[in-house]
Amino acid sequence: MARHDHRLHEGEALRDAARERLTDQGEQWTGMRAAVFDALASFDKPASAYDVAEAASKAEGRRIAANSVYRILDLFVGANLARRVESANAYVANKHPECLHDCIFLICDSCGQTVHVDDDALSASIRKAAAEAGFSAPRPVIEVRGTCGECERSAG
Amino acid sequence: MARHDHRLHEGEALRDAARERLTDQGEQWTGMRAAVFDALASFDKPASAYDVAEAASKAEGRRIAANSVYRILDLFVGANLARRVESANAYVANKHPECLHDCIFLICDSCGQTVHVDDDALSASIRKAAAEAGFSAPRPVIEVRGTCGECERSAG
DNA sequence: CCCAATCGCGTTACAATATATCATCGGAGC
DNA sequence: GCTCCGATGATATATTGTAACGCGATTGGG
Ligand SMILES: [Zn+2]
Ligand SMILES: [Zn+2]
Ligand SMILES: [Zn+2]
Ligand SMILES: [Zn+2]
Repeated sequence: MARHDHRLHEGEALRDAARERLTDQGEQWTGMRAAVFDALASFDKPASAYDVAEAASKAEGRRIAANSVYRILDLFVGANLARRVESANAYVANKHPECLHDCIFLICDSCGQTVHVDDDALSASIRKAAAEAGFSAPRPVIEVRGTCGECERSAG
Repeated sequence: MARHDHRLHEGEALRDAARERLTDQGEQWTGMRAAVFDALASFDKPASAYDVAEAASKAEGRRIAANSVYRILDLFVGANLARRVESANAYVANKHPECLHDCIFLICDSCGQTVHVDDDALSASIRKAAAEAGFSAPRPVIEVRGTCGECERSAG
């Protein structure tokens, strides 16, 4: 695997990186998609499609149906602009859409904060286990539910 | 970690192992719980709570509400009699309820068949990654979506 | 025996998440 | 203009998951 920059984007830069990635895939970067991406990126923890729909509606000053948000989030996940957190039925913006990782999410059951870890060696061994069982086109889902350090301290 | 037998139970033996495990935990093995366990174990792939409710209803000849099934499945998951497959919103019976593993599920997107793998070394490194990020009481969720060998061959 | 407490379960209602279907709209190509 | 097609709107429906409350059986103390 080639080395890569692994830069994490924020704000405007993240939006630009997402737009570039999506258009590179041959998809359109529409106003609607920009609005959904901004709404998703505005959360600091995984957000449900309905949360995103509400935030986008507020930002746009008009009702945006959850329906449309689902469509766009699916597109984003397919294009690596966003990730789905399966164990939370929620989505997060991908801070480095230009590079592909099997990412690992650590999700705090208490506060919902989610830490994103990339460990290519670890995910490689999971893919290897899948391959040995005859599975092809593997897409690993690696998540850890637990309690974050902050909640652990405050709750005792 | 002590060595253990790692025996996979089936049919009557599985049911007995589940009952023993649950009662060892100080919980009751009621007729209702037995019915739900049997219904769950009758599936050869992950089943939703509603699927289990329907199967149990059929087997018992009376309506069993999904509500009750959820309560019992939660209890089962807590007692290691069953596992939740997060990426499928579904449950599977645990074939060896007496030993604790962070299990890995390989789920075929085409046919739904699910393979269960235990790799203690692999899960240990995931727990380690979580611990390094300050997470406590980690409960790993390791699933791989893909295509099983059989579907791969038949679909080309 | 009577009472209070607990537990398992029934029942109903409801909330949250996700998909299906068809209409509409606007741009690209002809 | 006309047609095709992708994006979105609108509505309905399906699926998954919780909340709230009550009932009956069991248990343990008086
Ligand atoms: Zn990277
Ligand atoms: Zn926390
Ligand atoms: Zn074992
Ligand atoms: Zn398959």
